[in-house]
Amino acid sequence: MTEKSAAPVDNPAGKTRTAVLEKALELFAETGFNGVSMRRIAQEVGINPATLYHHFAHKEDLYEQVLRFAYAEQAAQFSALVSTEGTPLTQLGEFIREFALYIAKDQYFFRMVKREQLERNNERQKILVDLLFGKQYEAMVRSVSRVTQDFDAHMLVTSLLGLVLHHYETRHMRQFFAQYAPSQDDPEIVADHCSRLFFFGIQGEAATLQGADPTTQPLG
Amino acid sequence: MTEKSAAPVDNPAGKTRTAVLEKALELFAETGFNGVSMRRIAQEVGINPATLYHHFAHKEDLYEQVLRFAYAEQAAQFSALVSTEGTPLTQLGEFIREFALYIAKDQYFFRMVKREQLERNNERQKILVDLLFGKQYEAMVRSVSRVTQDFDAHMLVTSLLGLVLHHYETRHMRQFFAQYAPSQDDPEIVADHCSRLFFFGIQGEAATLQGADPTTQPLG
DNA sequence: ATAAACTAACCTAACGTTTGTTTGGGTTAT
DNA sequence: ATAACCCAAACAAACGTTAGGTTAGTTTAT
Repeated sequence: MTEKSAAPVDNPAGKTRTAVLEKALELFAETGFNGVSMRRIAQEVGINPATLYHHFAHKEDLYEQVLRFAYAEQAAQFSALVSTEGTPLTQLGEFIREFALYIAKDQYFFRMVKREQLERNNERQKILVDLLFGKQYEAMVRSVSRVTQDFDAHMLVTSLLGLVLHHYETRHMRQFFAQYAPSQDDPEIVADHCSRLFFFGIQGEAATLQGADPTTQPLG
Repeated sequence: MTEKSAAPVDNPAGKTRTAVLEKALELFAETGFNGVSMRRIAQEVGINPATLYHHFAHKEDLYEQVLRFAYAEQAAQFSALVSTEGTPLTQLGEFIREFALYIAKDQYFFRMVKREQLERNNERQKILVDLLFGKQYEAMVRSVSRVTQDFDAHMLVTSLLGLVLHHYETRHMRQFFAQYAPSQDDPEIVADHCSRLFFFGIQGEAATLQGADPTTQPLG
């Protein structure tokens, strides 16, 4: 009868649990594991702190479940990034574009991944690879292997991802650089830029125009 | 006379202060701002927690001074990365190599930078740019502008840095990938790989060998 | 059909610990 | 003696977590 607290009552099939995971993902991504308290999470969800311990054993457990929740949420879209149509080259070009669009609209997931990279927890990094990146990565290795044998495929995939990702990761910092222009954050433009660089390099198009000597370098 | 605690006594010209900054840098880089307590820092330095407040106003102040300390420590070596000899092209090649070697041996500095990127604190990111990356970045923009006009110089610099950095940032995660080999962490090999990709792209060398069609792509 | 037992979800209140920080006093060099 | 340096002890607040109780819906026994 007493209509005291916010929103108890109804919980059809883990509604509260999902609400917690969603809000916790947001908060953990924003300020990290130690930057968020259980009380804060409970408060923002609108439940009592003690209730968290009905759904999760402890804070670390909640964090890990948030990771798995976030991974599962992305896994489907993520594996769809590698199309099966077209030549290996068009596949790669399409991937670069899809990838750039994908991470541009992402809010929390990639910040969690980045935090995990920083933390260097082997166990969690393995989860990340097994649950999320493993298949995608192997598909990419196959893709690039079909296009060129002049590079280590593993390194080439790492390079390609870094190429695209760094535009996103430095987004907030780049605004303070002299040559910054907002268009440089446009995922379509980023994708186009990265594609050209990845496929041709700065010499592929430029050398023919300038006749600059690309040698005298320890490149081979 | 009383030889009670660890290492008090002598402190010629901010010796304790420097010791705190060094240890705090290590700890902050390892576990982040919220992952380290003032007590922990004091304990590892071998002083009393209260002493920290003689040298620093509060924790946030300590953290900012750690940042400036870390930046100042790197700024000199960092600006030396852009050599003034050789053609613009050899300059860039040399930079890639020096940069790869540089971040490979770094322990704490780049993790701090990465944490700052995650935190998205505008004020601090500006400090980072002004104190550290600004000049270096502009020099690089000039360098790449001299080599090619087919790319947005700002984006090209971002790409180049991401290209190299990502090999370092994913170092701990990549061990779980199928195609991983320890040689892929060797900075010399990373530098060589990145140089080739940056200068020629995957088609610059490969296309002539395979005759693959690089078109049917929205690259131009 | 209805009462009893069970259960999952949530709460209030508090536990003990750790947090950032302060106070107030002491030591050492100038 | 003045200033810089450092410490032991304590502060209030916030922390993760737990014990115990209330509710409401479901199952079981009669």
